Amino acid sequence: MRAIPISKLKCKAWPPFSLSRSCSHMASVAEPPPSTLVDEFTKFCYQRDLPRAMTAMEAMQRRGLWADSLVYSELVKCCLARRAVQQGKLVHKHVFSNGYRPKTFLTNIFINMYVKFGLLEEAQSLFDEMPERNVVSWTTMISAYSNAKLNHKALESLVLMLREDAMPNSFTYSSVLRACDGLWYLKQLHCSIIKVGLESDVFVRSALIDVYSKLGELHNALGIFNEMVTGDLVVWNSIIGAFAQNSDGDEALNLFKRMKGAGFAAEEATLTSVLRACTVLALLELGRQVHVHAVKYGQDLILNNALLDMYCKCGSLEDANSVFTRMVEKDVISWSTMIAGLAQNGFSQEALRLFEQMKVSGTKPNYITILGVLFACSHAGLLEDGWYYFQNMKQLFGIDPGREHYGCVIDLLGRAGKVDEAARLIQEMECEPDAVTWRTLLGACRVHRNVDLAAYAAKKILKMDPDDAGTYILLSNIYANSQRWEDVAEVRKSMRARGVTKEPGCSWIEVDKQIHAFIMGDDSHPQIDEINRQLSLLVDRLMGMGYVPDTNFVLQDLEGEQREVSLLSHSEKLAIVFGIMSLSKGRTVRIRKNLRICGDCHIFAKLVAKMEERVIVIRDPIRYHHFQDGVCSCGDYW
DNA sequence: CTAGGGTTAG
Repeated sequence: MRAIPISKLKCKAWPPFSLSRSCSHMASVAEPPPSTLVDEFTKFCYQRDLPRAMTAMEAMQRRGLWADSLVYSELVKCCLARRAVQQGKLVHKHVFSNGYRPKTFLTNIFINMYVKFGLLEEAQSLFDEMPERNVVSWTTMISAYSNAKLNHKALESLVLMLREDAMPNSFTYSSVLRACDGLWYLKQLHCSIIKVGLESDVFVRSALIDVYSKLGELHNALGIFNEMVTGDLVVWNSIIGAFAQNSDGDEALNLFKRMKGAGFAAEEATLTSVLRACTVLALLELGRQVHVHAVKYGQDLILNNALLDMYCKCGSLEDANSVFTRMVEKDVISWSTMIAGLAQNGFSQEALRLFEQMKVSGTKPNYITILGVLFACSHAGLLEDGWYYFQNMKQLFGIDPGREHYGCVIDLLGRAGKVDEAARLIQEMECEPDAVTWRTLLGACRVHRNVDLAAYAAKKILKMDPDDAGTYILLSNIYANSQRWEDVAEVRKSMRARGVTKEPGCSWIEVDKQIHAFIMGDDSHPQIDEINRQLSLLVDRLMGMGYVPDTNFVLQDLEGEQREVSLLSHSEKLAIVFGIMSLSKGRTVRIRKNLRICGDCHIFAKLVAKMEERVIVIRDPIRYHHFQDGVCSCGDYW
């Protein structure tokens, strides 16, 4: 056998081996000569032909041959692309056999491979045992920790890396930033980033924007965004997402406009955030326009889920349904969104039917799915089913009931009139009841006029959240409903004493791509006079049908007729009248408001819906009200 | 060889 020069073999000089020795005893084996073996292996790697490359590699292994690091890295890429975990491990074993320790470069590739396969422990042990770690080694591990939400380990690694004199780069910072779960850490990191001059890196910038926004620091996020000189689509997506996720739909949409003006084309992540902004603002028509653009990315799961949610939250279940049925791929979120959406909009039976379908489909329900199911039961008054799911959720679905689940069951019991049982359930809760829990009970007390329990619940809420205007108002209304005027006065007094002010009621309605806002005590709407005139005409006709304004919901110190006049200024009434005036006959009037709907407006909407033969949808911060033919989908419980 | 943006409840 002829000795072949190593340089021609594309073999690294490591591990040191002698070709003549490794080949001599294999002369009888019917395998091609080493040069062909390595060449073939190389070829298969570059062709991404994993099965053949693996066979070639095994043949090489029998001859003690190794290839170039770059070739191995190609092979690993191939394993990663095919998620071939076992093959990846074989390659690792091959390269690391005979006690050879590859260079940092190649080791990093294997660390990265294990990380991508989700085998963090294997990655960790390789990392721990490697003799020399560079920035890439550290960054790979930090990124893995951040992804695994091992925030503490990610931050700790940054410190350790600095101690080893490895200089973090923009890769490192953008990875470690995602592990910042406290403002204090973030500020520290931000300072270091400025110091090393990496603040203007687009990756670092988008990570900074994102983390500030996740910590609710929108002001800082916007500041970092505005300092940007050369744009990048992801940075735009980050800032739009920041506002959308923090419920500032207006600003998100503004930024979206600016982005288009700057010449960037929206893609999946952008549209997802824009849809969320529409969801927040209940802008169905704008959402529909976004849908048209989203069709281009037809099978993007996240985008479709966002579409689903937008249609549900805007109260158009027909649209949501058609998106849902057209979706090829559905995940837990798709099902949960649809179930909760149906339930919230009053289609409880459909929600429960969908849940059955979901179980058949093989998608495992999660914490949030069960919330939707319980909500549906509560809404439909299915006390037994709801209680059954609640009692058995751990056993059936492996999910421990959390605060929110208790909340649904309190609601369920409350709706069924079992207010005392609801109160007892709170005492038995495994997790600490919070203000929301008590508020749910307070809501039940309002409907069933259980004044004493209401006072107790309100006291609990105000202990945790002393400036919660909603609680004062709810309590005041409950007292007013029972004609307990002294208590009403007492509540108002303590409210004043604490300086708690009621946020002005505000209703929004979308007409002709314009958002019209009606704010309590604000008459700046250009058509306000006409609206008021139509409103009083409408009220006269309604009173002819037997409508009696329920002045119990008036909070100010007013007398007689003044009280009724004050009711007329409720923003949702103005929005309803404006909607009827502006939207052609037969079109649904959709309104979003910032406060819970009051009892008088609720009755008003029911009657108007009947008299004008209109569907009116009002979304308050908690519940959906579909008024049609004199009834409301909430079943008069909210 | 290492990095950034999007979806369900509250």
